[in-house]
Amino acid sequence: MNKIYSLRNKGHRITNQREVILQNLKHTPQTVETIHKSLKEKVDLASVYRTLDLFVKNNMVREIDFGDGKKRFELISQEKHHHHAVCNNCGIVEDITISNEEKILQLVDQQSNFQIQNHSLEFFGLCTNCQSTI
Amino acid sequence: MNKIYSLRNKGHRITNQREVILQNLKHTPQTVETIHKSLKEKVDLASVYRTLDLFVKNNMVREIDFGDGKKRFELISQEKHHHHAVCNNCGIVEDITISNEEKILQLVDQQSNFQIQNHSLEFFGLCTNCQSTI
DNA sequence: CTATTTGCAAAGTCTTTGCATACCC
DNA sequence: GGGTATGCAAAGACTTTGCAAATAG
Repeated sequence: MNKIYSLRNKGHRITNQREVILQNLKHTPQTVETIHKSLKEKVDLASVYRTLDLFVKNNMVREIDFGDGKKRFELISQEKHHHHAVCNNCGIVEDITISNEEKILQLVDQQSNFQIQNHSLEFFGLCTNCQSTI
Repeated sequence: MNKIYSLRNKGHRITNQREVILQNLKHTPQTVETIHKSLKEKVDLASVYRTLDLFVKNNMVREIDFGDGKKRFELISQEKHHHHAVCNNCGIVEDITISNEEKILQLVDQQSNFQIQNHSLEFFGLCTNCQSTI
């Protein structure tokens, strides 16, 4: 029972385009461009945008931002809250979890006058491969 | 002795446009748009882009990214390493410092296979004002 | 003076939108 | 069949670039 079927309950349709885009997100976060390229013959760019939008609105996918001007989209699964390490050389993405993150956030909340609702934390560096290559 | 004069040593010129853009960054991070608007009559949009580029390349300004599709530019001064809390309602930005950040980063570094070079951490929520207004 | 910088306009990139056709249910 | 989704093309937002005129040093 794939999460794509949840769309149907909300009056959306299961199309081949939606299925292959969702498949494409299985392994690692993707940009619109990488998705479009790997599916070139099948899905129009505008449809990739519209589909990702739909997935985000339906909590199947979340948007992540590495500050390089391209949005990335990541499948929401049962994974724990996590962050990412992005390789500055090859772009590969590794998930990072921070132990004690709750406590750190509590401290920030106490220090600040803001009522904090969410946060974004990304790491940049070199993956194992690129460490030895460069 | 303003940091803008450091440009001169590198063969760049001190122009009125550069001075007013730098002034404009004194109080809080700005987008290209906010800078351009507040200086409408004086500086062309392309020059704002080029000037910020120059400032970034000369370590006078750093780029920060709140994931809303607009780049922000922040004056680099003698302030400590810090992060930001951004109000989801009015957009005001507050600086946040994390005590023990060094230790947390060390832990991440140990956990991960990446050789981490830098990171970005931003908080989003409601500022004091907007907490009471909404 | 003359090399750098600016403003203006054109072009580039990424994303969104309108509309007729195709397709899901 | 009827309404949703897609492809295509046009338009929008943001940013970059080319070039002649202006200007800092």
